Amino acid sequence: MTPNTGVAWLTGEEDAAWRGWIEATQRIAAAIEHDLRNDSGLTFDDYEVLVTLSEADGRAQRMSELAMSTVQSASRLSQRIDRLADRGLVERRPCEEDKRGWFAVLTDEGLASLAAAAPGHVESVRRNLFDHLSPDDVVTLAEMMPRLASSFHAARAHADD
Amino acid sequence: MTPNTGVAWLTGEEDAAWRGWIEATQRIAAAIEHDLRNDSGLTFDDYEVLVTLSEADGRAQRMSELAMSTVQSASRLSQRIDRLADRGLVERRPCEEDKRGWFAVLTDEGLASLAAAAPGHVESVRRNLFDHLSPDDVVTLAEMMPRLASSFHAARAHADD
DNA sequence: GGAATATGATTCAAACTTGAATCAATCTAT
DNA sequence: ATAGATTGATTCAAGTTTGAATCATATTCC
Repeated sequence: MTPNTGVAWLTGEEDAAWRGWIEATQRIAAAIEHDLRNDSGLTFDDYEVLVTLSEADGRAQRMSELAMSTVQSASRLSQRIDRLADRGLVERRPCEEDKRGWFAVLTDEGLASLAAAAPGHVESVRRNLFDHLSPDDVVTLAEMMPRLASSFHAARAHADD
Repeated sequence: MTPNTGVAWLTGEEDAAWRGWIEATQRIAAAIEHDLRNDSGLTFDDYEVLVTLSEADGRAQRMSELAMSTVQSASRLSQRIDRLADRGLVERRPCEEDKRGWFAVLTDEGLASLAAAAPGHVESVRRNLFDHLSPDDVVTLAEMMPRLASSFHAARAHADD
């Protein structure tokens, strides 16, 4: 695993960080997703869509914006909204300002589903993540993770450099 | 997002850490997966299977063990091994000690694919993750992430407490 | 030693994701 | 104004993941 290719290979510390990252992020995501599905019938991506809409102005957001904030492709979001709409948790509303555009809108029923799912989900996030972190760890992550996420926002801005 | 349900809701710091965690882990995983698929035709899960086998005794591992070390369900691994075997990158070998069991074995061709993919993949991991971390951050993650991952190993051991 | 149970692995159908193709509306530059 | 390019969103087919069901072999315990 350390061939001579001219690439700057990972150091021992980086390798430990990276392998730990992979395993921790995968196991935590899987455990939380599993809990959420069983307790509420929502996938984690469903939940994120509902939370994002619940916090948006008028409980509505344009499809393209929603796809960016929930980190999924336009196609994936479009089909997810199809399914959530079939279940009555969201609705589509055309955009008057730009006739190509659509809003996804959280319904009362969608908000109720979110409210019903939230306590169990928070408990699961605690049990799977925060119960294993010290207060200092939390401070560290609250600075580091948004910083890592924002590197992608910056990248997008000068994509054509 | 902070209803009165008797649940210990997330503090401001925890909320920032959790939202950052979600976005950073998703974006980093998506970017690295995308790079790997384009550069090598392997998915990230394919790559993990090949790396794990390359480091195993005799380049072989039992299906159940491989499923655990690569964090995927038995069914998902079985179908992944089908596809990797179709492409000649792994083989199945029956287990003599336990006639129910099977080994997945990395082929020479599989090892060659892994070696071809590795430099580009490492570069992608650097660009998407380590380039945005200080040496201290790396030390922190190298301790924290394996600790979080290991909480699941412990959980498994006293699953029947 | 044989019935009951547990384990290792695969198969199946339904649900989901992917990326390319499509389609309509808007912007740009003549 | 209008051709050409771009943008917002959906659709389509192929590939992937899910969890339950299945099947064969092993283990347990009377």
